[in-house]
Amino acid sequence: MSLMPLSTVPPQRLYRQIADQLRHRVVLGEFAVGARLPAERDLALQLGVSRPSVREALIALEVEGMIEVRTGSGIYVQSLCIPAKSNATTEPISEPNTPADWGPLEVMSARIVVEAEVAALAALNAQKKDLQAIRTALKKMKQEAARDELPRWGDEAFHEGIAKACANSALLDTVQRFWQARNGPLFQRLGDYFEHPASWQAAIAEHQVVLDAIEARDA
Amino acid sequence: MSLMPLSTVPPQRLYRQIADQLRHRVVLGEFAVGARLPAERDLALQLGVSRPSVREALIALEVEGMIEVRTGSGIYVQSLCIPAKSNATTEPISEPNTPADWGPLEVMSARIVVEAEVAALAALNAQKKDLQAIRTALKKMKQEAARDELPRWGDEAFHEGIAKACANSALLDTVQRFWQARNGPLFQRLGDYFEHPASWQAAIAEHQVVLDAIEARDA
DNA sequence: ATTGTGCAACTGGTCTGACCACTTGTCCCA
DNA sequence: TGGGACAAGTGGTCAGACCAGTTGCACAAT
Repeated sequence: MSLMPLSTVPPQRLYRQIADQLRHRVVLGEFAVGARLPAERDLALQLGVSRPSVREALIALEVEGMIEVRTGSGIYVQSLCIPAKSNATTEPISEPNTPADWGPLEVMSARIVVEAEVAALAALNAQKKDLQAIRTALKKMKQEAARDELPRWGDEAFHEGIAKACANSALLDTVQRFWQARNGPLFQRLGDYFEHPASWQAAIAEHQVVLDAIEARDA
Repeated sequence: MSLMPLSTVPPQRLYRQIADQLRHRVVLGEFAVGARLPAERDLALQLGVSRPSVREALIALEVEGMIEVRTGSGIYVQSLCIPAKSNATTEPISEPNTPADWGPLEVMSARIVVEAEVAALAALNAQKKDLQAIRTALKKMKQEAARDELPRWGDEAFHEGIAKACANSALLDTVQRFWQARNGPLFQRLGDYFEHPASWQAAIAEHQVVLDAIEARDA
């Protein structure tokens, strides 16, 4: 099979080249917003690549939010977004309010009151595997902090573990939504201000206290 | 004509399920930052899916910045965590549930712990107009009950008024989501069992106590 | 002629199995 | 002891197949 028009050897993964090319064709107006792209099989034919490669590129574009794939119907252009790094947080479409709309201080305040109760419930209901998960999360957080990294994964895993331990999917989802808010742009800036190694250590110490209390079944 | 949305939600695309599962396994500490994940073929075997599906999931995670794929070497967990979530159009949340999935008893339990705190916050922060809205809601609830109606609107307005009074959009949204869950089918059946005129009167009396406390700024 | 229905083509979703290119670790030989 | 060739393991890509959902159109019933 003849390869698509590339200059030399492909230094990059095929799906990235395909995604880049499709992105350009959309940005340059070949496909309007809302228009349907050619079928996967046709794209593969046009570009001289296999369908799996086209699919991988489409998935990348879908994760980026540039296209929408409708089963049995086709592939549709969602919206223009600045290529590469400068992502696009284009979400003014949600009707009520989304976690992204919450103010950082509001979320902090909400977490304080809710997670205190969640931890209390967890102390009463936690199963063995829940405790193990929480312990692992705290250890992971310590490791991250020890490497001078932002202990974000461990922190999230810790709180998620506690939320799961209280065996209440409504509360679990609520806590997860609070965490989602951290991905908002307002939080990114505040993070630089509030989060530093010293605060991590304080957080870890506090988490340790919480874990001990839960293990002792002390609400 | 009526394209009746079937009660059974069409299953999410495979690559998203796989990506969600892998994301959680990383977040929950199964794989440390910098560690190598199992080979694509092994993952496919573990998860009971084909390699192309695993590859699609890995590409999604790669675009999100969570993993790095090195040709001929393996898949490695990235430490960077600044992936500003570009997809706000397709799926509202990565994996959690919707209010419709919550169990009625779970929601009741969650409301007890959350709304108690919300009321306490409201007592501290309530403005004049908030108090007026809560008073009006309680009056409306009494009127509905007096007509032997289900005092649902007044009840909802009462709780929403309190949530608004604490001036925290995150908590307000959370409480509203709890109320949304009442629209689910499970709740409809339970409602017939739990709600009757006597329980309304008890609820009204309790609400009156809460209102008095808030007006007295007594958390 | 209008309306409703059912079929068939089209489209994405997934699987199987194969082959290639690159990386990495090892083992043998100079 | 050092260096180079080899082999195993891994991701990269491809081909073709089958399934399931969507859509439009032709045909039948009214």
